Amino acid sequence: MDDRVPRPPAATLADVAAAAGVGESTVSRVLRSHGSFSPKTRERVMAAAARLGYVPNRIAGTLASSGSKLVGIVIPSLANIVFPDVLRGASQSLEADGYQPVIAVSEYDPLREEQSIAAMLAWRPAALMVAGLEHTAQARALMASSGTRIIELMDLDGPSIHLAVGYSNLEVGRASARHLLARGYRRIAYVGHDLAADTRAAKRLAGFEQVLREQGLALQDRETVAAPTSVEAGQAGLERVLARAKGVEAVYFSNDDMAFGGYFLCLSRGIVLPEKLALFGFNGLAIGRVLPQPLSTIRTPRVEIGAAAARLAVAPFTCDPPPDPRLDLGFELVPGGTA
Amino acid sequence: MDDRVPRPPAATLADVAAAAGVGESTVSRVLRSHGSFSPKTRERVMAAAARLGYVPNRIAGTLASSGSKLVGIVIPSLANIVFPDVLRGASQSLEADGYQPVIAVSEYDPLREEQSIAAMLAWRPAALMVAGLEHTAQARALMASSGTRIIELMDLDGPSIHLAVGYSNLEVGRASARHLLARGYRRIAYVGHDLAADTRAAKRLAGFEQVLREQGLALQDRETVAAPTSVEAGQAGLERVLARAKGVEAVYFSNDDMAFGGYFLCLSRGIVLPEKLALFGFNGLAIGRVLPQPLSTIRTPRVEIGAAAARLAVAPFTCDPPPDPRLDLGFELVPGGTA
DNA sequence: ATGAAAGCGCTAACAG
DNA sequence: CTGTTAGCGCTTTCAT
Repeated sequence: MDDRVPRPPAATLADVAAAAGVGESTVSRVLRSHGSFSPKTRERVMAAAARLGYVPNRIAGTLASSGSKLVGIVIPSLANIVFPDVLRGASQSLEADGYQPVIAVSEYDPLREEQSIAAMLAWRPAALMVAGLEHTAQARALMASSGTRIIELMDLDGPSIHLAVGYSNLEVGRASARHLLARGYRRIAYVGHDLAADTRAAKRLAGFEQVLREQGLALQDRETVAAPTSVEAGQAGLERVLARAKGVEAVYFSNDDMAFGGYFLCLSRGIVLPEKLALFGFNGLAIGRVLPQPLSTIRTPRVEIGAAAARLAVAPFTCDPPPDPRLDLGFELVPGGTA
Repeated sequence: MDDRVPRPPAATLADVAAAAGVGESTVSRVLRSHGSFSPKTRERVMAAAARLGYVPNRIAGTLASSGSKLVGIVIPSLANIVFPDVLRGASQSLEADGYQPVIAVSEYDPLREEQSIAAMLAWRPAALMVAGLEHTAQARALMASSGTRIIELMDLDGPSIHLAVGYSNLEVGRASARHLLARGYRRIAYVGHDLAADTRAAKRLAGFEQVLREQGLALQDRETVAAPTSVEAGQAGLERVLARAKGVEAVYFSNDDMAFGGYFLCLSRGIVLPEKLALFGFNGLAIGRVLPQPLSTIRTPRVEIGAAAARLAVAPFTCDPPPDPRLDLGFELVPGGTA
């Protein structure tokens, strides 16, 4: 913290070259192990670099080579473990290739997403990962014309700009409904969070209702809490459904967090699961597996999605017709014990 | 994905200048609303920029102005919600100031942390946030001599390089012990995850044992699962303690995730909380509050820590003696119902 | 195997 | 208020 003595400017590649008594381009070659140089020269350069505490300036490097090692990641939320999982997969895979993730969080706001995308693009990233397929027209235009590889995550139900990695939320909803129906539940309610912005949750619900309709059924009740997803919201939502709708046999939640809220409400009230009430979630979070009755849910390969996206982000496209623009990593229904 | 037609190179500031019929510096001034220009000129520049779909190149801008709007954030894990919370606070606050977070995850490996720090520094970030006060000697040297503002997070028990924001883990441990003692528990066990790398968990335990010792007591049993923190690990850990140590009255867990594992084990086995066994965690996660018996724990201001760190990261230091290098955001003991 | 020199796209004086 | 001119620190031809 002693800034009183103005610190000498950081060593540059030119300083290293001078100290090693070689040209700048030689230092550049040695430091990137690219091109040819004698072992002897290598020694001297490395020694000089170490001596000066040289840290290469990637900003300058990127500008000169017009090829950044930054990958932009725009996600809607960090409020539950879902996107951190995706981030984890991506960052792990990216790091292995010498890339760095730059992140932005849109809080499920399309406008903020658009601004984040614009901001990311200004860093000329090697690729841009963004959650979902729905974006403002402006954002789509920006991405489509940017020349940057765009990878859309966690949704396959719709057209993608370049590449999409994830699963079908519509199919998730359909599978969930089929499971509940197969278990004999007919009077089913839905408890979800604010759907306006979370288009993926909306698609799951759409798929769910589709299957019900196909069987001549309909949702018994439907509670949409005007708040972001949370255990509290799930609890409050179920509370309202129980107070209102009589004879509900099963509840489909917008995701596991919401379902946990419902689960603990049942526990507190002594509502026996799944006999008196069945619960079904989405995501397959770890905690659901250690509950006295494991939560019935659908597990998604979040870390794998992040990792796959990272691979696509840095992979050179060798083939002229690009690889299949859709990478379906699927999902797994976990029967559990609550439905 | 149609790359067959080689896309024209992205418009540059020079292109905009030419299109608007003004000089480059004028465009630069207008685009950054910095310096003076006539409203008329402004119009023409904005129009030209919009027409060309101009996206400024921050890489070039940074190199020219030697002031990056990137902030590096190096965290140990994304496996639970703790660091995503910090990230959320930081990204929110950073974004408001036009900064972008670049993240790296060390997986609690000091060497990977060191490499991540070096990689981040190469982007010449405005500031670097890093979790904890313990780093390799090399990493410390890198940070100390980088000329970059360093902000260490989530720990105040030890010397910081520049600034530290968080709370005292030692005090957290002490407060936890005092609480359990005050409630009359004497035969106390500890269930934790792999402590070798998680120095903050180790400090909490040290503080906890300190207080026990002051009362002439000692831990009744101590189970350290050789795995990262998780609900499963917490469950397995408590299982072993129960199988081994008889008469344990209370268990102190390394964190809430671990405690949840224990909680649900008790639920499954019909162990009445807190009469037959008391549980105490750390972090104050949301889920703990909706449990039939809210988890007794200590809540930490994670989002606030991220936000405060972001503010320090971008704040110009006006004062010569820098502000207090330690920002203690404290913690709050949540009595709950399990201890 | 190595060096010289020309940029990469922008910002920051400095003139006008 | 606006244009000209140097760089920022590196990579990349292109010679040698």
